[in-house]
Amino acid sequence: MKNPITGLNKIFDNRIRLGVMSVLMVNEEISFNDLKALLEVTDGNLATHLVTLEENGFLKVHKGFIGRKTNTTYAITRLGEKTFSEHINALENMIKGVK
Amino acid sequence: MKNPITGLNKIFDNRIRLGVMSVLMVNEEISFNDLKALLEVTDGNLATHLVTLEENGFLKVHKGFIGRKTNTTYAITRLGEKTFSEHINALENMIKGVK
DNA sequence: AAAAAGTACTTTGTATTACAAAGTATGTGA
DNA sequence: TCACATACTTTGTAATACAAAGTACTTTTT
Repeated sequence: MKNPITGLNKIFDNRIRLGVMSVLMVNEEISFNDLKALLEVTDGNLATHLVTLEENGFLKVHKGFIGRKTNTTYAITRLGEKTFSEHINALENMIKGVK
Repeated sequence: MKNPITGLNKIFDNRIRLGVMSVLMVNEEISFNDLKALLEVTDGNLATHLVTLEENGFLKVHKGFIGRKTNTTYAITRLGEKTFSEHINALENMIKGVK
């Protein structure tokens, strides 16, 4: 038997960051407010998790407009895609051991 | 689109607790020392996570002996099995959305 | 023109958590 | 008797999560 949790990334231990990443894997981009509504979190809390993910180079930010209103969107980076994929593979291997 | 992290259990956010549970899903029981070696954690740290899981009713403890040496083993409870299964299903659904 | 509201934060404060390291009780082997 | 093993508990620190309040800027409403 080998350690079932090798390959799990500490950054993705958190459910909110997990949610952000999985949303961004299947959506080209998503706005701050849509993310907030989707994950059902407070704006301050979401903002800090987004900072963490950005600081780690897993997502990139685009500050734009919808009409004249500010609209910040987030997208996954190449590194984010790679790192998150590895995490998911590790999760799947763990689950496979369970099933 | 719906919230991808509903159904994820907070207790299982932690990698070590995740590891303990997934080991106990496929092993009838495992000793403290084997768990410690397998998950590569310090004994104190492991002990606190085991307490958390036990307090939540997810595992049961059996204090026995091997020859004359103390040997504490851990096993999953019915509740633990059910709750962890639900967590894994939630994870799988999240992953499915990603793939 | 003034007031209210929206966006996307930042700051502040609190409570919880993770973890290592050291300490402990009990027993065993040399 | 002394060192070692098991399975913790205690202690202390650092990191984290989170809500709530504050902020800067703009837009919409009245």
